[in-house]
Amino acid sequence: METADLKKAGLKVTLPRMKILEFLEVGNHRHQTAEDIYKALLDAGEEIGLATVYRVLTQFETAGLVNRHHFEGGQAVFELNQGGHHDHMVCVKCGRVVEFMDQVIEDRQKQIARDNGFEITEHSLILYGHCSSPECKKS
Amino acid sequence: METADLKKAGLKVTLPRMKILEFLEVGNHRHQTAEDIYKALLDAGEEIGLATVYRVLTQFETAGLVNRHHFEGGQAVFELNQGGHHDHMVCVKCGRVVEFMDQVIEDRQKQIARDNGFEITEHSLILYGHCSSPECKKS
DNA sequence: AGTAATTATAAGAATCATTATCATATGCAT
DNA sequence: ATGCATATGATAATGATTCTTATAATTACT
Repeated sequence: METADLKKAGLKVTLPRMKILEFLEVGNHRHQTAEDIYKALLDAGEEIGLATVYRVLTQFETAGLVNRHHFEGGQAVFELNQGGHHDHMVCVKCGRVVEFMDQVIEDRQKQIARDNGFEITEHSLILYGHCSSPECKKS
Repeated sequence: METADLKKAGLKVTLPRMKILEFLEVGNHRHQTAEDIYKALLDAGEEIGLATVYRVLTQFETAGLVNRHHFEGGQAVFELNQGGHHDHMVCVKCGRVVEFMDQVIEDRQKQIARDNGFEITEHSLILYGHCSSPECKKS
């Protein structure tokens, strides 16, 4: 199933690519930085280079297999593209990320673009704040 | 007027700070990168260092005098804070930036945050696409 | 299966934006 | 005017990401 995705994207099936795909497919491995992935694979005993992780992620992005997001704080995060578009809410204290989708906002964006003669190709909406965990709530 | 703003922010009134503020106050000098500002001032015959531009911009941001935004493409852009919050629409072809504010979106964002137990401190909404100029329209 | 041709890899160097360091210069209260 | 805290400019350092290159792995072709 994974190998088919790679081939369909015109990418050779190699060990690093498989490992990265497998890692991203784990449920709680969303919004990982390239370095997260790199370290996790190293810890798992894989022999992989950080440059390879970046290269592969960029290829996956081009192929539409993953999405890249720039949250605050320098490093980009990557997530498996599982179809539905969504935006993000990030807790600046604990780093928790909530995905959401709101049709009202989506529609307004389209309308605003139309009003200004823009044709939108993509958009980025990120809400930053404190989440409801006791630790993050104070302040 | 400008010097008062600086003093109010607890910043000494120095030549570099004045020059940067003056530059940002020019109507069409919105959404400038630190390097834009640096080069413009150099061209204007000022003697200034890039590090100073970054340092001063960060101080201005802390003081609430300017806002910093991370559009796609690495460099952050800065704009004078003239009160009203707004979001951005960026033409990926020509780089034109349109500012907009939509109360419906703002309200939905608050509601979504509330529904998820988040308390929003800030947000970033950027629409990317092609603007209506003939050059950018095709494709 | 076996080999050639192609493409991918790892390691480290290079790049880009930004920040830190530090010696010198400047603004400001006295 | 004068002294001192703070700001500056030049350059080095940093962090994230991309490029380079020699080697290795994968696919295509017999």
